[in-house]
Amino acid sequence: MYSYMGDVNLTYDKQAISVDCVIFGFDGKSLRVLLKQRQRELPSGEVLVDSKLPGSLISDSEDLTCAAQRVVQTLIGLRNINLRQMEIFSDPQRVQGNELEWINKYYGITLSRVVTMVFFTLVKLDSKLIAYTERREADWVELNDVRHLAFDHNKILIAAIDRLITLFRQEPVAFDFLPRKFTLRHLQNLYEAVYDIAIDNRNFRKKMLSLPYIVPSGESEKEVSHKPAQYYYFDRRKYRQKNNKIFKLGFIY
Amino acid sequence: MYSYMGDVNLTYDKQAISVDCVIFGFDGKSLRVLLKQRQRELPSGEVLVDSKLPGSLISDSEDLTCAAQRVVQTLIGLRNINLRQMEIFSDPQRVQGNELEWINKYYGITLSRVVTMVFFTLVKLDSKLIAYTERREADWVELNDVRHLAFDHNKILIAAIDRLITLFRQEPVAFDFLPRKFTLRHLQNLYEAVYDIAIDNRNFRKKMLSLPYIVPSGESEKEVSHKPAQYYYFDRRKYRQKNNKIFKLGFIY
DNA sequence: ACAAAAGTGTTCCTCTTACACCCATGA
DNA sequence: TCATGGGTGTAAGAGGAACACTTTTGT
Repeated sequence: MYSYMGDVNLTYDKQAISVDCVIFGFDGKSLRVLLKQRQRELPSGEVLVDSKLPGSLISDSEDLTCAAQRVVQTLIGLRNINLRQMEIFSDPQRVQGNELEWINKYYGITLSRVVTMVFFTLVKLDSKLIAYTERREADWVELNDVRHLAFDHNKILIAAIDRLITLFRQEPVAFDFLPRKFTLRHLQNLYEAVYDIAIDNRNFRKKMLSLPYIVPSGESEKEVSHKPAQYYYFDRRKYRQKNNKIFKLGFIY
Repeated sequence: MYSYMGDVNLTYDKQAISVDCVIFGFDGKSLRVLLKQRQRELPSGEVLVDSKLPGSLISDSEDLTCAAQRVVQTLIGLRNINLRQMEIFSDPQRVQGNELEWINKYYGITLSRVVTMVFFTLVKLDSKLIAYTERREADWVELNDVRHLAFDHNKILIAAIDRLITLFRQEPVAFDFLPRKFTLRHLQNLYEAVYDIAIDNRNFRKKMLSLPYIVPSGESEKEVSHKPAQYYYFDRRKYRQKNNKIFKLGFIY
């Protein structure tokens, strides 16, 4: 038997699990995150508006991934979004005081602790999607413009950005941020936004054009007041065939 | 207000959170994982012995990380182990039937669902540590020798191995597996075990010796019946100074 | 002297970097 | 014709890959 069994204090009726979603979007120029507005009534009767990451408590019968899907779907109207798990935030004091009261009032229950699992995902922004989310009192905020968030959501967001950078170095997630057909300039803007650096465009194009899974579509931009750029697409099948699980000494740290 | 609020079914008294720990160890030759023996009495009265990943339900007041620390500390006797969060496994059906009964009997409670957060960590194996864990009915099993595990623990282990490989490409975690002073051969064996490949030893040594944070200690092996190898150590400070957050086009996928 | 593992150098080739100008389009 | 962003080539250097033999120690 486990010798530490006696230490475990079991009173599970006051603890809940929630999911929070960090939804990154890219509009061709800059990187944004989706924040939900929150109204909070102070004891004085004054109403404060601030922002939080979108999230929800989970149902008993619900997989956490389903809960996160539900949150995302409700806000941006898309099914089958590719969500990725991040950290769980489980400090017993992470939600307390006014913040805990807000949750209890909001859901009509009495909790003493909320543990939250964070998911994140990447979407392409267009004016239609932006309008859709704004009707739901959610805003796409540029990463540099994010101010104070509810709960420990600033901390969560910082962890998500870190995770995003890591992910970009492991997998071709960039294309989740872009429309199916994109220009190399959009792709470069995205890398520059994520890594926060400048990249030489000749070297960048050379690199991209050497990859067999970045394929010219034959179409070009229209009605732009400069030389129109070609559209490319990402060929997932070619990517899987070629580039899987290679080991190079260069990967050793 | 959240439009999906009505969907959430709130009965939190039958759901628990557990932690499971995937503890990888390296003995200089091969890669192992720590498994806990489990006794299970069948309705027939027969007693089955199988294996599971070490884990525990969590206390109300406990951070998940603390719970995982507790599990690890109890089994291997070391404090302040550097644990890393992995996925959460939250399928409502992941534990049911006999398996669920076993948990309820074991902890003396009545749960209908257990969600588990997985942590993993890396340790160096020596005969002292192996003896310590064996006294606690836990075994260091070679990865290739792992057979059927309790619950969904095979699935969890596979995910952990995948995570381990990814991590090796991102950070110098190798040194968490090795004693403070190690030979280049041990280091190479470790990379070969994790990636499951053969590496040319000349190229490997050249690469390692070019890294400023892999430093010869001046000492050598003793009492070996062949040419004694030099010991090296990993200089964490030098690593942090040099190698942080560089961007190269080669990282683009 | 032999077994066993440590340790060593060179060449080829690929990939990254640095760098500056012309091109196509709409206004 | 001009403003705007698209699109191009080359040379130098760094680093990875392939490859086989000598050295040191204990037995």
